[in-house]
Amino acid sequence: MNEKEYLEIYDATQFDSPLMTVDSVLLTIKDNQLCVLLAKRANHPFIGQWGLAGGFIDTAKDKSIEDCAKRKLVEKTGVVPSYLNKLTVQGDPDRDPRGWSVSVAYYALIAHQACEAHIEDVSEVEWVTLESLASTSLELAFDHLTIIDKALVQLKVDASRTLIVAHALPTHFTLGELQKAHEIILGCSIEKKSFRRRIEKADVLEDTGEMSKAAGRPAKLFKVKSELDAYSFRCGLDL
Amino acid sequence: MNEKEYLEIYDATQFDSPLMTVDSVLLTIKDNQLCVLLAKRANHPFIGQWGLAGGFIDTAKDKSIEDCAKRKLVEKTGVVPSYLNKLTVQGDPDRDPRGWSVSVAYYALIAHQACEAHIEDVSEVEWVTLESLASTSLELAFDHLTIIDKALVQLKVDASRTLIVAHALPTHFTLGELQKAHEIILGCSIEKKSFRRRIEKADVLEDTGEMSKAAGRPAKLFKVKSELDAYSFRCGLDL
DNA sequence: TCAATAGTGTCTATTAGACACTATTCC
DNA sequence: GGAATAGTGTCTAATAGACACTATTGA
Repeated sequence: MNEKEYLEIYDATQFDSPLMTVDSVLLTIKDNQLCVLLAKRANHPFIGQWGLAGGFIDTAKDKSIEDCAKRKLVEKTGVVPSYLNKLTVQGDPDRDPRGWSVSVAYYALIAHQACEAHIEDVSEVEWVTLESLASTSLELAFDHLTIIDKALVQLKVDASRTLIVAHALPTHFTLGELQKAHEIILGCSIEKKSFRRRIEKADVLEDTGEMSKAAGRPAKLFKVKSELDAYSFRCGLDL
Repeated sequence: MNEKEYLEIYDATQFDSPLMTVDSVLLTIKDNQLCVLLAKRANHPFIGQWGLAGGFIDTAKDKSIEDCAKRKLVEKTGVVPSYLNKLTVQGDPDRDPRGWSVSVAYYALIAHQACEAHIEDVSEVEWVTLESLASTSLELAFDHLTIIDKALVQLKVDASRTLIVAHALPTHFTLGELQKAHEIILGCSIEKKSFRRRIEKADVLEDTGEMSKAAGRPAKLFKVKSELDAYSFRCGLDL
């Protein structure tokens, strides 16, 4: 039998394969708090419980796994997030009552202002602060709480090595706002001068020429350069 | 309809879901060269071509995705690798001629001595140097070459921030051997004193009390402590 | 003795943190 | 002027790289 003949008689449904979903942890900074986007499940299983934005790959529409993640996020928020990255994959026989199941998880950042209108329209989608998620005993669908925990760990790592946190802010932001966002995510205060030195060295922010208008002295407004996503502060051995 | 009723009538086969495979990039240092384990495919598609160790999840045997990766590696090498970690997931409609397919990829390290006997027994499994893989136009099955490239990038990152490279060496090794392994992987020479300072600070190696017997002054033989896998050199902001 | 490799001592340049200082706005 | 926040200057301690040095083996 050659490959062509093999492919003609190949029937995927005859093999017992795991279910596969794509789930995204969309995070933002809102009212000086880190928040995650949760959706109330409209279908079984875990109907009526809160869970991550996600679902099955549509083999007709999706051209990649990331496409699927984006499609699901657009359904919930109306927009493609400014930052989206692979987070993890987890799978076992018990995480889904329907059987052996795999979740490919992404984590994403966005300015909450970018999707405020859409989220207010849709009653079953909400920003939930991580503080309240940790303190209340809100039961999430599947192992979505585990996935959120992994996203928080990854976000902390990224916040201390890169400037991607900027994606959780509006397009124009001050260095003070960016520093505050890092402090919220890392859970500790950062020395102002050190922070600004790092930003200057990274050279991934662009001065918009505009100024903020808040209490105190106006601050320069910056926006991210496209190089930002690829930038990482020097770590480990010098190469 | 309640959840129980839903689950009773649920039939996964009625939905069009992607194929899913688990593939591992097993790396080692052999004869001062970085090598990857390749297997000659015994089945369609890409029959007779070389590819990564991998295959489908067995929903009856595997209790996790990592279990599946280990099972496939044990088939090829006879042993569970000393280091195994998630690498990436990639999926699209075209990477497999059978249809929309997802590969969950792991990367793994082992001392080649640990599986030498088994590999010599099995004719269709071989260590291939990355040098020869890059220079010859050996066509690998699926997008396995892309996955190997990602593993190499990840390995370089890890080699410069952690000491997991020790897992690619025999259980007992000298600091000189470990440094040489890092130099091979990173493709540059490392300053001896800096390297040793880092190792001392990390405190993840244990002096075995034994000494090496090679040319020149004998060197202390070390082995990894269990803390090694979790250790990372300080990077980014101090927390 | 020398070749070879292991292992150490120490100078220097860079850098993160600390913190005080100046600058600019609104009231 | 004072409160508030933006932004800078500069000292210090820690550290990575550089490199010369000593140590221990076998031939």
